[in-house]
Amino acid sequence: MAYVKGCDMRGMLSFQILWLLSKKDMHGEGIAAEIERRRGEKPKAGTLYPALKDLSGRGLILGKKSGKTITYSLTSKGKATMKEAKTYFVRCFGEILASG
Amino acid sequence: MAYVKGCDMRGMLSFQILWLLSKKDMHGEGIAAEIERRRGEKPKAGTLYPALKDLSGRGLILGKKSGKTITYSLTSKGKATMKEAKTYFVRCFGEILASG
DNA sequence: TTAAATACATAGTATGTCCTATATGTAACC
DNA sequence: GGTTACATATAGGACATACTATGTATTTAA
Repeated sequence: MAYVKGCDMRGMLSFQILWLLSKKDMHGEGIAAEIERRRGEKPKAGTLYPALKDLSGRGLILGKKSGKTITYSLTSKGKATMKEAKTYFVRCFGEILASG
Repeated sequence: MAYVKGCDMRGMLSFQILWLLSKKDMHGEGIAAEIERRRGEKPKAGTLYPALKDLSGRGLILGKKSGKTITYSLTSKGKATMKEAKTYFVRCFGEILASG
C-alpha cells in the first residue's frame, strides 16, 4: 500500500482483521479477499500471516485447522479489544467519515 | 500511541494533519492540540514536526513563519491529495462508522 | 536582563506494516 | 505416483510512525 495518493495509510491491519472477524469467521485467504475489496490491494502472504500469528499469540483470535485451511474467530478477549478499538477509532476519525 | 487497547493504530498522522488543515490554518502546537482532543494523547514534538517537514517537503502544506510560530495551510496539491486520501479512507473504513 | 515558557527542530532508537522471495503441508486431478 | 493448485509460514529487508532526549529561537514575565 505505502503511499496512497500521497498519504501513508499503512497500519490498522490488525484492527481491520478484528473488524472482519467480528462479522464472521474466516480463513486467511478469505480475510485477504475482504481486505482487497476495501483497499483495492490484497495484502501479501508475508504481511497477512505474521499479523494473524501475532493476534493469535496475543489471544485475540483463535484458529481451528481443518484440512489445509485454518478458520479464525474472535476470542472473548478479541471481542472486547475490538469494541474498545472501535470506540477509539470513531473518536479519532468519525468526523472524517461523517463529513460526506 | 503504539498499542491502543491491543490494536496498533499508528499511521494516519499525515492524513489527520491534512484533514485538520483542510478545516483551518494552524501552527504546530494548534495541530497537536486538535489531535490530542481526538486521540486522547498529544503527539510529541519528535513525532509531529518531522511529519510537518515531510508534508511541506512534498508540497502538500505551506508554512509561513511569523515570530516563533509557523502557520501551515494546505496547498492546492495538498487539497487534492486530501480529497483522494479521504475517498480511499471511506472505502476502507466507512462501514465501521456506519455500523453504529 | 535574566528566567521561564513557548514553538520548533533534530538525533537516535524501536516497532508494526509492508515487500520479495522461498518453503511447507494439504487437496484435487490425471 | 506425480503434478498442479491452494493455504499457510518464515526469512530478510525497507520504511513511516512512534518514542525519549536534547537543542535552538523567540516571546513573555519577573
